[in-house]
Amino acid sequence: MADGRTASAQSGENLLFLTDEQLRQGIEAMFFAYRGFTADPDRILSDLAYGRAHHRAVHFINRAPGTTVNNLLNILGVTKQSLNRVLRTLIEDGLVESKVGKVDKRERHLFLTEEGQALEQKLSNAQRARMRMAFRDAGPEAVAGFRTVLEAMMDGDMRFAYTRLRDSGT
Amino acid sequence: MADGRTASAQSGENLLFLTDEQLRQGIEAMFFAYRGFTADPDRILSDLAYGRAHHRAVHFINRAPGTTVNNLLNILGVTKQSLNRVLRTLIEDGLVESKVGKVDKRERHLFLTEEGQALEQKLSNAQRARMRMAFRDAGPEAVAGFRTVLEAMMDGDMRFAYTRLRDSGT
DNA sequence: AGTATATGTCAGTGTTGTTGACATTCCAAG
DNA sequence: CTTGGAATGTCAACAACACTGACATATACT
Repeated sequence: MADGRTASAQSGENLLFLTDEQLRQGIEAMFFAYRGFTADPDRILSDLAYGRAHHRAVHFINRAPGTTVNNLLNILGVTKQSLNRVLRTLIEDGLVESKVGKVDKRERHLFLTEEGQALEQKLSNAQRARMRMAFRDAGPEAVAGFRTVLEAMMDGDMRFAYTRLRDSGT
Repeated sequence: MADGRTASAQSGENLLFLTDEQLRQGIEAMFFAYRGFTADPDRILSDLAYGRAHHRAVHFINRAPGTTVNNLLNILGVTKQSLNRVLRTLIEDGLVESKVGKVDKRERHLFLTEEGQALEQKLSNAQRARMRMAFRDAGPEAVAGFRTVLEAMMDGDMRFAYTRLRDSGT
């Protein structure tokens, strides 16, 4: 470890990609790339009175219309108080509609209004444009690797939420 | 676009990996993976009086010892007021040392103390452990693709900062 | 001497997250 | 039918971290 390599020259396989130096580069790549990942939506949101939390809520409500507050809570991984503040403003501003559940009237099912869908489109178009450019530049094999590593980096709960969403694809 | 595909069956090449559905999955993968990426350091930091901003500062000071405040500002992409608040507590707590520059006495060069290095190790060991596991599970080809896509996702300034750090590797 | 740069600091504000406490509504088990 | 618990919403307080704007200081460059 003092030489900056935790694993190398083992079992005939080349494990140089697991050196501390390679891991550090991966960590810094994640840090810088995430900034790029959020930069475009952040720019749009700063003009409005919204932030990243509003973007996330709108994204996942659009992704799974009619989802309950509790479900959204699990996906976003925040407290209900934090989510509630965001949802309240979105509902007040007419971007999100909250409908009382039919089978269980305690539950509130969340939907985007037309105005909410318009904002979601605006935000996700910007984010997709950057992702599309990155994917195109990198090519399909790199994209497959990208996805594989990201999935391996998730916590169990997150991976479950992710795959559940992924496999319910349109 | 109404069918969820912006590009497909073009120029003899298979561009199915650029559909809106694939891009959406990439976006959600980034979101969930970044949570996993920061989860372990966040747990450690929550016990101390520090947050993610302190982690970032300590990381990059360790990465480039003697760096100036201005340089760190560019790397982190925050305001000097925000960084100064973090640096002040780290210096007060004896984790970071600030030395007046020799050639330019306006500049302050930043170094980690032994205590600061200990915290950096603790944090980066946790983060590297997860990254190592993800890399090992995914394999070298996937890791290469992961890096390629992340680099393509960065803004120009960030990519410059990233490659400059990367190419100054130990 | 005058301008520009690097840094630090103070005051105010906004978004997002946290805990803790409490009310309401409603399903379900006893 | 009553009671316990689950789902949701609300209020209050607080902390972390970002922002803007203004200003001070020391130093460097021209």
